[in-house]
Amino acid sequence: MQIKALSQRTNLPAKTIRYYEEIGLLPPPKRLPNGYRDYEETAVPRIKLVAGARTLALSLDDIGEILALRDRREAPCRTLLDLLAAKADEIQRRIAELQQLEVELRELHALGLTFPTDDVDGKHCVCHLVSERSATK
Amino acid sequence: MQIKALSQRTNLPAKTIRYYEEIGLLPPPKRLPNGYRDYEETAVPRIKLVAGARTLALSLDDIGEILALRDRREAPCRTLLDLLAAKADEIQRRIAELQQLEVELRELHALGLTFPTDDVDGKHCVCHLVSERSATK
DNA sequence: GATATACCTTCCAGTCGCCGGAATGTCAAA
DNA sequence: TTTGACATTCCGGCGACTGGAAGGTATATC
Repeated sequence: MQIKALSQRTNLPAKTIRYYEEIGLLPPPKRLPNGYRDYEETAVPRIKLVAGARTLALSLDDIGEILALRDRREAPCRTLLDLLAAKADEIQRRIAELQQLEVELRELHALGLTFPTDDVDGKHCVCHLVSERSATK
Repeated sequence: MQIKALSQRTNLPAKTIRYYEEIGLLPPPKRLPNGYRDYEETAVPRIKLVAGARTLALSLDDIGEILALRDRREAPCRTLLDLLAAKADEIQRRIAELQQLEVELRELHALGLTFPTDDVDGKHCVCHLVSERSATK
């Protein structure tokens, strides 16, 4: 199977597949006489695992750890579950940050609307609202 | 004022200040006879504006636009307000994505807990839950 | 005078997960 | 024979920095 076929079956760009190989997530495949990569069937589930984990926002490093366990015939389930939980917590924290940020943006926007919009550098320029943040935070 | 003093007054690392200069956000300051950067007072509010805008997750490109308007003595308030609103919307979308992702992570984790954790490659390995995502999504 | 320290300078490389493009090679069909 | 669709490697860029190397400078202390 050439890279294009693998790309279509896994829904990942060929570029990405080569990249995964480069960083060691995928073993270098055999080569055809002309130098083209020639993949075996086993490459498909491996890439699907990577792609599936990526949709869960796991890092390639984390995914590498999972794959390494499997390659050593050790069960990665425990590790994977831990990663999922840790990632969920991380996402939760990130959401809280973003929610806070959104509130600040909306408030600042509302406040800014009460200011003249032709002020270049006066105290009632929105810029001042923004500048002062760095002093107070 | 040397870079360290400016760094302390703006609460930004000296590295970052040099970087902002490099990408054109800050004008190159005068130099002392020994080659050290020598900043004027005006550098302080400028950097504070940048830092304040960064805390609002505006990109350096966006900030550059604001600064460019000010440098041309045009009022950047309108543009800044628009940016704040656009950013708030963007953050809102991002939050929705992350919330969805968190739900999926929690669900997958809960489901995975019902699986044996010593399965290397069977159908009841958590990996399969993850792999199949790429096929369905 | 020697040394320690706390600054400063420039430049290079790395982060993360790719993507775009150049230059080149290979193969099958019209 | 020429076109088109594949393939290869390598380089550079994205964003917003950060770390570190290798070196220069200014001040204080011994």
